[in-house]
Amino acid sequence: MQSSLDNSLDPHSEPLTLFMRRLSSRDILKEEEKKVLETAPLRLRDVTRGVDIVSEGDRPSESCLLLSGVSARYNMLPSGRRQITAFHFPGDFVDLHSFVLHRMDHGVMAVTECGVAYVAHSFLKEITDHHPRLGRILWRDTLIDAAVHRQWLVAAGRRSAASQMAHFFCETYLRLQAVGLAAGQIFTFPITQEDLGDALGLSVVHTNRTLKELREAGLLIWKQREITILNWDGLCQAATFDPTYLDLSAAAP
Amino acid sequence: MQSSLDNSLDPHSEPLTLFMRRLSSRDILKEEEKKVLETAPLRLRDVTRGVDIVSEGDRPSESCLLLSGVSARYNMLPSGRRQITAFHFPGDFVDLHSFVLHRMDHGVMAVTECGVAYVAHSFLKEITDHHPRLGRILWRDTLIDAAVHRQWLVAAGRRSAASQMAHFFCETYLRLQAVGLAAGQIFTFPITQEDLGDALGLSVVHTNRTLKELREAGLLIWKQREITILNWDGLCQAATFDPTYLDLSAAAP
DNA sequence: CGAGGTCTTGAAGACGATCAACAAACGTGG
DNA sequence: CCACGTTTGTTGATCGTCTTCAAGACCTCG
Repeated sequence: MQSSLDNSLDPHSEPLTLFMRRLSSRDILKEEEKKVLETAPLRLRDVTRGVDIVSEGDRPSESCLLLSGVSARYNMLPSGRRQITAFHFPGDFVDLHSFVLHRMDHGVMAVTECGVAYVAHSFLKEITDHHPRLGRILWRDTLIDAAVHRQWLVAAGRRSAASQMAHFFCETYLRLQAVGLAAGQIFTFPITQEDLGDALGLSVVHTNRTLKELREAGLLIWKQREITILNWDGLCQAATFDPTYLDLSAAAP
Repeated sequence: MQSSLDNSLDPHSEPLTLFMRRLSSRDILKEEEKKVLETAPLRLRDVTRGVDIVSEGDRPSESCLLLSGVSARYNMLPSGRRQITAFHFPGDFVDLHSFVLHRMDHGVMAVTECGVAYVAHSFLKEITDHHPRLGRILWRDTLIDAAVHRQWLVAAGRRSAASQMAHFFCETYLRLQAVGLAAGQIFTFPITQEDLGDALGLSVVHTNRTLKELREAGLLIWKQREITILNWDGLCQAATFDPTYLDLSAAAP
């Protein structure tokens, strides 16, 4: 069943659907390349909330594709403080970079209950050896992550808390939309304010107050793990958001 | 004694020397691969201090290797504030990512007078098509950048200014050492405090005070564009520095 | 229905920003 | 080589954003 861009899709039905949909939002995937990807042997697993999917120090021999749920890359400091450097949503590779790097310098944890699929590095080596263009598409995927890191850095370093948070929501909305996980202006966002604070580099208290600020400015509502964007233009303006870095315009090299 | 930035090496003598030295600090480059890299047609250019090497919005058809000088990736916010997301030193590709991404979401400027060499994307395509392993080595190179971004993010979000700055100096020292640009505990660092502040997300004034703090703690001295590390262990401790992310241990996939 | 996790608000304090002024270093032309 | 203007570095004083500590309300799920 070739599923189209509806969001009534159950990610578990076809593990690679969301991943390929995401790649397709940036590059046209050739039929041949889709076929190759679909031959990937997958090892499926469910991960309990709060548990590491990959741990700092690991030297994985497979990379992990998120099928459902939300996960976070994070670093712990000796002081006990935590910084989240990325969230992952269904269709994201959480550690594709471990294919070319030697050692995990950070962990990835399940922020909610997660369904994941492991892909052996040997398989990735296979396809990048024989399908260089597909290799570059995967490469690009990891570089979008890097571009997102840069934007977070800009936000952390030079934006006010409110602007930073607004920027985060703009980005998150577009990312979810790209894989069909945002219905209209609404998307599920099943994380705690503490998680969000650890991503923005803010205390929980200030996260809460900043959120209140956005809410009282009529920009969005966050209730029961669901976010509704009330004023997209206003949110973009508060964030001075420019989506270029997400590279969501399809074009093939 | 001459103000010797380099260890008897003139980067201009052989443009790719430092670059290959850096790759070799992580992977053994096969003779064949070195040969291939050496066939790269290079377009050389000097860039005046303060001028963009690549500009935001560009769609480059070549990537740029830094031969001498220091450059910085940066984003400007509409407010006029600037955030530097990376510094580049001789031997670094400043925009290898533009090979697989469509559009520059940030600029790269010459922080000092820079000598650069442009490599056509068509050449990169050529070598990644025919030398997949070399392709992965380049891929890795871009992912180390990403790992550095993550560490900056951790530092910006969850470290004190002093610890963040100490971390920056630890990283910079190791990076320069890896290409032989640090003689003992000394390296040239021809950057203004304003640049450093823009990288750390601090004001110039606070950058100055934080620097003073490190100096008065006996950790390092920065005088006349030259940094001397007086107490490496102390610096690492202040930074709680773990070099894993620089992936400087040689091993081949 | 109760208990732990999560959210919310208040109050006090710290860290870093901003404003302002001056000193030192640099570089350019005489 | 010196004179002079400009850039960069340094320090003090004040202000604001965000942190920390504390306590109570609200969920959610066993």
